Amino acid sequence: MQAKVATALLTALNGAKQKGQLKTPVWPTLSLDAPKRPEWGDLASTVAMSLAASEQKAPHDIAQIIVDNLSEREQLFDRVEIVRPGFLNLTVKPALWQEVIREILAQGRSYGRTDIGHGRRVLVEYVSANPTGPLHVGHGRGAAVGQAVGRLLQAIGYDAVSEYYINDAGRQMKLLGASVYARYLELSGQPTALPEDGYHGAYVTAVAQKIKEQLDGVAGKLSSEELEARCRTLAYQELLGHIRSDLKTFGIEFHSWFSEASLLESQAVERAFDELTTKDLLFQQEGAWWFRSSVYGDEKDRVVKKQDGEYTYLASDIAYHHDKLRRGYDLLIDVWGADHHGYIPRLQAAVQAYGHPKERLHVVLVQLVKLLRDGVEVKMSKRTGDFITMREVIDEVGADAAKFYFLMRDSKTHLEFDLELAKQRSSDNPVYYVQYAHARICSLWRVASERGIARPTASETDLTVLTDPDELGLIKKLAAYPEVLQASALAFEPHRVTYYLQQLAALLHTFYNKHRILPPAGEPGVDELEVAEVLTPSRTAARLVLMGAVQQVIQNGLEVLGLSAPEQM
RNA sequence: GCGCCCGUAGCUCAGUUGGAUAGAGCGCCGGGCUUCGAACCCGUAGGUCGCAGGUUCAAUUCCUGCCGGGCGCACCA
Repeated sequence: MQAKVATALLTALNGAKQKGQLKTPVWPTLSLDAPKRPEWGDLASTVAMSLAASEQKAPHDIAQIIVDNLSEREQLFDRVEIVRPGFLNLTVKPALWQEVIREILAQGRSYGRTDIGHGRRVLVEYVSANPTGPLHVGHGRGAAVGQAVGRLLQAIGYDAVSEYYINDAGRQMKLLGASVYARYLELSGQPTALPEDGYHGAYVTAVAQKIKEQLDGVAGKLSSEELEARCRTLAYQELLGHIRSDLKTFGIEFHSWFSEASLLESQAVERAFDELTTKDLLFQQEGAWWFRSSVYGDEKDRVVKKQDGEYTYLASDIAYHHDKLRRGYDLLIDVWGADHHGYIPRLQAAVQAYGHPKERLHVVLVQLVKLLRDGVEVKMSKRTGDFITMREVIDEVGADAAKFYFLMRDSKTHLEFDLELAKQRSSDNPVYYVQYAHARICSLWRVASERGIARPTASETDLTVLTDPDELGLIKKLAAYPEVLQASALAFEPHRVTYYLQQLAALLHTFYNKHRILPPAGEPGVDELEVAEVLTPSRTAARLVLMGAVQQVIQNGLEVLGLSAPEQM
């Protein structure tokens, strides 16, 4: 609808220019907003005001010129008004709005989807937590955001896939192995102190216990070094297995899992560095090797190979992103905790070093989740192992509710998440508000069929009876969905869809409370006289079709966020 | 000290490339189920959009400077 009206305005502008009434060489982008107040029409344009400077005319006069040049005015609009400074307020003919319903139902699950991505390939990397412990709430938010960003991009025509980068090399893995080994010895009757900076969580003991059972019988034949190595690999497998299953419970599956260790084994770091050396972007100083990231705007150069010969974390990250670029993606999206934001320039420097624009890597930052229980903050410390896991949150409040909460706010702002609120008073949870709207419509189909009312199809139903402001309001909201979806995807901001769904659900609930859709079950009696509006069969049919469209859009929106659309609750 | 993010109703937060009288949820108060699902709806109250300048016909939105909060500034990951 927006597009249709925008085209009409553009045609009018060009017509005016041909007649010499307007002279601005390039039109500004036509913004068509749904105004805040109903008396301002369905769609409002500010184009006349933004042209005032370049035309050297009063906005009101420019608006008048546009209106005079609107060729399809009678077919498109009921009312065209010019207000005060130069607002152009357009009231679209109800028939055009009613067409939107047919469009939605004809397109079904693909309503709202576009192809502006032109199939460009995108890799969304998210979570990527070290397999040194269970996922915590912060990872949950990252997972929800990453999945939603990927799905949003798919919805607007990008070929988006997801990847989990496993940090299975380096110090943290060694520390994990040592920690598990210490617990293992303890369980075997040899109390051993945990290594300094080791992992204290109860899960370490649990893993040690499991390993002890597995090694029962063969342990005596292994040296302590071998035992520790076994602890490390088994703990890694065990914990990565937990991560996978936790994510699966959360409804998230990755297209691929990429191992840092495999990167090191395959000499990928050396290959990535060769290319940098060729470009003179690598140099040795004070016994270490540095990446000349400052030439790409990083505040200083960065060490990639330490004096002791070990690679830094940045080294494998450069190699990893080098690998991603070599795989031919047009866009790389990394979802990171906001505390890593200082890392962006050096990685974008790497992207540029390999001959790509820095925009090819986009980092979506996800702020911390402040976990509350009954309004009191739950303190978390990974060091002491005292934290609430993602699994616990899902078990407590459910996957859909948790996801919805994570996607309710702009990911770069702090999020408060009250467990008791989300659990005990689950009926107040916004996700149920949206899902309930969907379930209510589904219930309508059940009742309709019980009463022998067939579900009408859009094509053979007369929709012109849908003229009530509440009906048109609902339709206008449905018509706005494609734009919301597109803006949300392009900004990498899933919360816009979450917010939209709440607004749509609110309109549905209001409508549902205020208007009847199906005729009463019993005999049509005196009560009918008391009903404010007459419910004719044609009105019932048209409203059922409208409800079908609402259901479709809610379903599409929930799906793109990775949420379920239950038929009953 | 430098850099990034945030500051909007009592609380948690939206506010779409600058637009008209700034919104929602929760909470408070008061209403609404014999009829399609009350996990819902309707109404009242609640604001110096952190502060001060600047750009503009128009600033919550853009720019500058302050104030307040968070996070970064490793040969850690």
